[in-house]
Amino acid sequence: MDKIIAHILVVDDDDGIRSLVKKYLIENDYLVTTADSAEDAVEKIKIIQFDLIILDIMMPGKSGLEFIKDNKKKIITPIILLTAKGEPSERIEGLEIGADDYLPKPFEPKELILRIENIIKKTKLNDQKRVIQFQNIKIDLNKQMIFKNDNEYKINNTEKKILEKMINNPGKTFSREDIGLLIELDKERSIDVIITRLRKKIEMDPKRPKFLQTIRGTGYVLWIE
Amino acid sequence: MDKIIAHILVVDDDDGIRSLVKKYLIENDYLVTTADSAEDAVEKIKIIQFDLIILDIMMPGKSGLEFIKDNKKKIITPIILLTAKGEPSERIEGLEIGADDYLPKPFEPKELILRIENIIKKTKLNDQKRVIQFQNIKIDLNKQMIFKNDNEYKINNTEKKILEKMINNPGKTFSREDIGLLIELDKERSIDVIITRLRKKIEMDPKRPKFLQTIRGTGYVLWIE
DNA sequence: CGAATTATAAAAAAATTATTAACAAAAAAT
DNA sequence: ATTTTTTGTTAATAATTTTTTTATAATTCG
Repeated sequence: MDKIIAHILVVDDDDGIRSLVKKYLIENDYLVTTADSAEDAVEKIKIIQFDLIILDIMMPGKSGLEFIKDNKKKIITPIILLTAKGEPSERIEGLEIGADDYLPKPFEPKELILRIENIIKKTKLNDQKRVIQFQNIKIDLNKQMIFKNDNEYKINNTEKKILEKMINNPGKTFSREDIGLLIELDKERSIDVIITRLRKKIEMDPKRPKFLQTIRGTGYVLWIE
Repeated sequence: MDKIIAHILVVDDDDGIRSLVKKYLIENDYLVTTADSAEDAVEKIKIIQFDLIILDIMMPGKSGLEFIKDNKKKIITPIILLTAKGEPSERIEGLEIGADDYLPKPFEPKELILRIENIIKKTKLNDQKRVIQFQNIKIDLNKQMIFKNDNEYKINNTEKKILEKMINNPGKTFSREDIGLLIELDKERSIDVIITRLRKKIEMDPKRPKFLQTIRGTGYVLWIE
């Protein structure tokens, strides 16, 4: 399974800290881009969709707090603030304004990594399977595609939601009601049809489903290997 | 930040200028290859992927302008034109045709280096992609041009912003809202129209988009490889 | 077997996206 | 200052995709 490598933007005017943090992060298998000012960061986020921003609060020019204020409408990316020691008011303001966490300098590398992992987990980026393969079938939720032998099929949002849930809970049976809640749909017969269509895409022999099976009277289950 | 060692091709029929430029460049830590004619340059670019081409406009045989015309669909590399003094029409034509900058002869070595650095910064640096090529399509954000087979299209600022983002996040789906934030535009229907227009430029068959695809209910994604 | 449940196909309906053309506003050119 | 070109907006219509319905078949299990 493909691990998603989070892309992190490190914003700090201090060369030493910037490269140190970059080094830590790279050692921990993150993809890192740096910016040496808020202005620089603004340019970079225009172009790259980061998974996390680590932001120094005190910088010449625009401060970290100003950066957040100016961009919070546009940014969905979580932010970890680096604050100077003993500046509780700024920390609080940062969190109020939209930062997701803060870390007072100086900090232990391990602590930084911990907080990053924590946030990444929260944003659900990492703990979910997005690509799985069994036999000759590959389901790629990121691409919203299924590859079966030499065929490829698009999967729509409804199908994606169902597969997402089932892939991350293999062997668990979902009632039609469960599925209906998931995809915001309360017509039970419609779910039959959706399952039928899904089977055409993921089963070698859709009439004799091996993976997406029916549990009569209960619901459906994804059964992989 | 690490300095990138750029590989530069110098194309000039004049031995003196060629070796002089080469000397300057080597002193400034560039890697240099020379060609004494457009024909020679054509052979060299077949073999080596340069980071920059410095091209004399006036040469016996094929001229610099002809070289660009003949190769612009294929070449990703930025070009600096060397023009004879006081030939503004040729300069303008050069820029129109696809050069990235020009420098009138005679020039100060320092000025050449400055322009080189400027271009290198714009292109290679930043780990941002500015020029990409796939199949018969080339997108050049610096020149704001798209080359498709024998056609070429200008891209405006809006289109550029969208492509910039997507090129640097290939495979990532952007909602209309994302795109709207990016280009400061909140009319969702307008985005449809903009996408349609973009597809006319970058798709071989705009009615059946292969690259700029719709993820129904979610948004759009650029799919290249 | 027979009743209940599930499967399937095809058609209809609904929702979303695509396309075109016409227009207005802004920008660029003359 | 006027004209031309470009760009975003809107609206009307078409095309596509997805959901729902309907009708019928197939399956399961007491």
